[in-house]
Amino acid sequence: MPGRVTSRDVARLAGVTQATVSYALSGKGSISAETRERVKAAAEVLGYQPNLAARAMRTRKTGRIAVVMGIPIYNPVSMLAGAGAAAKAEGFAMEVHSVDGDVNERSARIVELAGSGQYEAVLSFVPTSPMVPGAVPGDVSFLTAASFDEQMHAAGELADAGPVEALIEELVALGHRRFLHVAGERGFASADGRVRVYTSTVARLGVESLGVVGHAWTGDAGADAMRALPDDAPPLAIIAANDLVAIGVMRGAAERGWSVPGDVSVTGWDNYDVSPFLWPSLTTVDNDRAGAGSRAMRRLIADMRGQDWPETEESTPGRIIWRESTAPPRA
Amino acid sequence: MPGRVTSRDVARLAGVTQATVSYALSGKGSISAETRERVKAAAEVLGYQPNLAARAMRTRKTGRIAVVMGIPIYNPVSMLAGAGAAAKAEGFAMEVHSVDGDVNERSARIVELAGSGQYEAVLSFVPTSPMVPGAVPGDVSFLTAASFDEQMHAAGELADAGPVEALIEELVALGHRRFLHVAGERGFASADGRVRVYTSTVARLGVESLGVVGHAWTGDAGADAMRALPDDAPPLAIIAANDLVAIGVMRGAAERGWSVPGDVSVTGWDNYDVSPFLWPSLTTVDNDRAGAGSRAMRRLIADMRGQDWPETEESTPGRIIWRESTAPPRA
DNA sequence: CTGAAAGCGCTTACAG
DNA sequence: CTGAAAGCGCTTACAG
Repeated sequence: MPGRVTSRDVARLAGVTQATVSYALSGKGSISAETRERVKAAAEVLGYQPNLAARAMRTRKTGRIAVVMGIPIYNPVSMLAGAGAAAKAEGFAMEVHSVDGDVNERSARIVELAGSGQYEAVLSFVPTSPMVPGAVPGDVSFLTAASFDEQMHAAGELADAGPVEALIEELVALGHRRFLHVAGERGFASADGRVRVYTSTVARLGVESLGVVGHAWTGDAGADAMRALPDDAPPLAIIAANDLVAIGVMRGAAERGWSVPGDVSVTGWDNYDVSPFLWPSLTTVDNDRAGAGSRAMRRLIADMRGQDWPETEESTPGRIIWRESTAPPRA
Repeated sequence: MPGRVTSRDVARLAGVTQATVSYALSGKGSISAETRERVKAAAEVLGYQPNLAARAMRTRKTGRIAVVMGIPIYNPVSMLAGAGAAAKAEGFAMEVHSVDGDVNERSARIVELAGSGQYEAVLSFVPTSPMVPGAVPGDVSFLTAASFDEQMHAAGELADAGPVEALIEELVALGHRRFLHVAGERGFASADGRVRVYTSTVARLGVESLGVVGHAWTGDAGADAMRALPDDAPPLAIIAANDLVAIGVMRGAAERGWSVPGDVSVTGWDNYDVSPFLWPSLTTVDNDRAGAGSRAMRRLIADMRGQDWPETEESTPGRIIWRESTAPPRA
């Protein structure tokens, strides 16, 4: 266990004092070029790495941001990648924590993180209790990205109701008159939002709805929804809560002997990597998760610096990707 | 920005010294019950939270472990969940970092992390250069989990060759005599390992192989492999590098008018959440990723404590899940 | 241009 | 049973 090399060791080797090492390496003080070179060489020789914890204690700036996310059901990486890139661009290191439990447990954990003295800011990708901002230490910035719900399903910004409305309108234009919504789990902002928009849109357009079923983010929910349908349900257009549910729907339809999209049109959400390769390929909604993550991070950093939020670049709502699973109903 | 409350503030309110606060709260010294209660009450009133960075500096124990992972192609969460649970059970907080780049860039980043003074140990889920252990500070434990390759594909422990051999043997038992392997990207331990075992197994069993193609972890690789096949290729059994590739294979087969599993049997790897719901559902290899993550973490912690590795519980190799995509070749 | 000193918030021997 | 003191490794006024 070789003792870790400190700025004192560098100072000794360079024949200067610890303060000079600090100034020379940071480029802050007024240090002669000759001394600076000598210090740098000594640091190089010893393989000196400043202790960030010590620096953090003295400067009270850790240069670190904690990111909190829920237990993800599917790949949330693109959003983290966006946030991480934004943080890095601004000189912050981002660390990811996972939190579980209900909103109160999660909120308590976030307050604990914020108070640990290890972070300058906390960005939450899960919904938090309204008392969190007040409970977070005053010198720690805090922001909840409203774009994601408890399991990293797109919500808020990303769950923009638009796509559901647009999906139904386009399917109606294709000739569909009968719909079914296989929803995600109740209580999730994304699921609830889509249910709301589905309900209002079918009512507004005056088309038939066989109801809202499922209420689970599973393939079984989709398959079961098909099994429960009457034989004369088709022609039918089904809005599934996400691609996994939609794939369950397609399987359930196949079991019933219904063809997709001949008898049943199906749409998903989230554009899984497998979705373009399904047979038929799956119409879905693609969200700019990386963009949302990046935006959230940049807003947080602006807060930290007391700046205004950056120009609100358009938060592109879900973009619909039309594929083979949707078509005009068979005559 | 309310000043953060420190142990000194608690001491003042409780009418004791800072040292007594530390002893009272940690339960370490010999403190009278009455004083302890008074200190605890004061801490409670002030909402005192110890500064972990300061504690870390003094004790030289951060209680934190950095986990490094590659940019994942598919959901790696189950493995992190296993590692995180094991860390938590031993009283460590785990933080996740993502690293990118080639083996040298990754290794440099890991050495940097290990030297940051913020972690007691580093667990890498990506392959690292052999010089990393020597470059890591002596008081930081380091372990590479050999179970995962650069993009979190199961490798090493998880990539156990067994399943490929078992898949082929069982397919031969079903009557298959002609095989094709759509491999993952060259240079990935998991991909290369499966190619090796595929090649040797078809040779050993004396069955025909149409070759090893693809060499990419994409759906297109699977679909393209089908498009390139001669019309008389079926009956054929296809070992795909993972479920995404297999789904591409199934689509490619459908485009050719070949039925699965009637004309073509298909196997994947990783048991995607959608795979049981495909039509036909996909035969695949399911790895105990959470278990592998947990094992790696417990080994690392044993290293940190100078203990022997825990009983090597069986590292269950991939478990084959037979589903509808595999069947005897059509007569 | 460089050195001596203080202090970030904690824990831990050491006195008493 | 509790207090006074040192020190983890760094940075930053302040002298000189």
